[in-house]
Amino acid sequence: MSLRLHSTLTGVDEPVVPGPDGVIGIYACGPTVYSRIHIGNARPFVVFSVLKRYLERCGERARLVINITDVNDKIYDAAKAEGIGSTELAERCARQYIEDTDLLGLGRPDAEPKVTDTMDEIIALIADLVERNLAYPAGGDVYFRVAAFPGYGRLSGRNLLDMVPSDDGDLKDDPLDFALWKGQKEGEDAFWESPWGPGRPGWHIECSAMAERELGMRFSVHGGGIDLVFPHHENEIAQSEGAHGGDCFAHIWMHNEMLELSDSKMSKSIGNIALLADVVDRWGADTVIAYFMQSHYRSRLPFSDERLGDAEAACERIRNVLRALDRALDGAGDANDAELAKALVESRQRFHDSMDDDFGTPGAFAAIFDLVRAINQALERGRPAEGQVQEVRRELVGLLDMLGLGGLGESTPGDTPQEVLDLLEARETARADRDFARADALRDEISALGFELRDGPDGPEVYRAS
RNA sequence: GGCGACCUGGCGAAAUGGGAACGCAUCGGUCUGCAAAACCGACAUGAGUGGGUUCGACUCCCACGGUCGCCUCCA
Repeated sequence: MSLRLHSTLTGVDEPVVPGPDGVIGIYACGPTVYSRIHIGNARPFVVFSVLKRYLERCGERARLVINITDVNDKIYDAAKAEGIGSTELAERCARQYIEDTDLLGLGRPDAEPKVTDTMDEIIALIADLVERNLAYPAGGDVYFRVAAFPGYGRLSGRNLLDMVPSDDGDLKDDPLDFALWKGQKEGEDAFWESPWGPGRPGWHIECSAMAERELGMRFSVHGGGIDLVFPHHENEIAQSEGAHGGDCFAHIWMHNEMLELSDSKMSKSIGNIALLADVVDRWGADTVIAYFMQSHYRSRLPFSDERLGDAEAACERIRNVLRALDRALDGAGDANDAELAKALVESRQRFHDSMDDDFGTPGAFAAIFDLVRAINQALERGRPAEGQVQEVRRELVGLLDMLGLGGLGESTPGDTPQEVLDLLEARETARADRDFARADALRDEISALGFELRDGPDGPEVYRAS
């Protein structure tokens, strides 16, 4: 595998190395389920799903784990506000999360563990840390002793002395310490028994427990949004490496940048952010995936109608070239186009070079568009041989599929309604009579039915507008 | 206050110590009855600003300006 990824831990690109079992283990922090996920939450889901897909298409074995955090303060609060049990709310939101991300058509991760299904492992891990004197019970809580873990701050590049501690836990020995276990508080309706009394896990411990259970200790990539670097991932390292000793957790720490939800209509404080389901409903899965893939995962990405519109136009250009290839199959020539063959090799090479260089999806996209132009140019020159047309189509769709955009290559449902076919025929009659006013009116009618009409050298064609 | 990131054409966005990709938009042209699609051509003599290193910098270094993220539960 020649893929290298930028690691937050070292600040440089590191080669992705499979584990001893030959599998590239990837753990990405998933959502806390207390509401529908928004378009920003979808970015890591898309990035890590496509990362796994790319590795597999390159012949690697990969295992992707994205957890679901279903125990959290926010869940208690949201459930209370809605007047339902927090377990009920979390279960409903977890189901909705699955449904919403399914809309993207990127498949499911190999495992999607929940905190509530990992309670034994979590409690055992905390007990282990207490045993090693890296953690201590206080009241009904258990805290991690930050000062006792030497590497603390390495991931986020901060110095303990620089930190401004917030004094929220009165029971802590040190304000920098963080909770591993929280004793049950008044009004918290979901809780678990533990050696320290009833309560629930702190925020970070569940990922340490789930990652180890699903992938073992030394897996390839651990990721999530860049806002999780501190404290979440810093604390994960402290917990996991503290419990096992030494530098033994994830190899590469991979973090995606945030979406910019600058549009005033989408302020978090107002609470009317764009839900993933709504965005997919409006623009379609391909456009949403293209929107993410056209920017590098470590760049901030503005969210706006204009950007989504650009992505849609890009998808349409690809659909157009695929249609042109399908058309070229009829009456194909008998000679290969040498320039097209060359462009195919170059595009494939450039695609992989860019992807292998820190998952450079924008450059990969550019390689695809270079190929698109080369195809259009070749078809402009003449009709290549059928075998070449099919090869080029297969290769193009293959590249798209590596970006999660294989859906663009699925042939559009060919069942044009009879109504449209009738209108088309009437229009052809009008055109033959040179009654262009009537012909244009009929074209408008076809358009109103959701079909796009294009006159080509071999006669008119209609497509379902996408 | 501390730590860190970023600043490339109208918009978005890459690569790179020595010709500034790609997508969208715009303007010409070809094709078409027209349109659409496609193709051809034009579109940053310049990369926030000012210095420095270098034969040569958008690319490395410094300063300033601006935008932004994190600093205990936000992907």
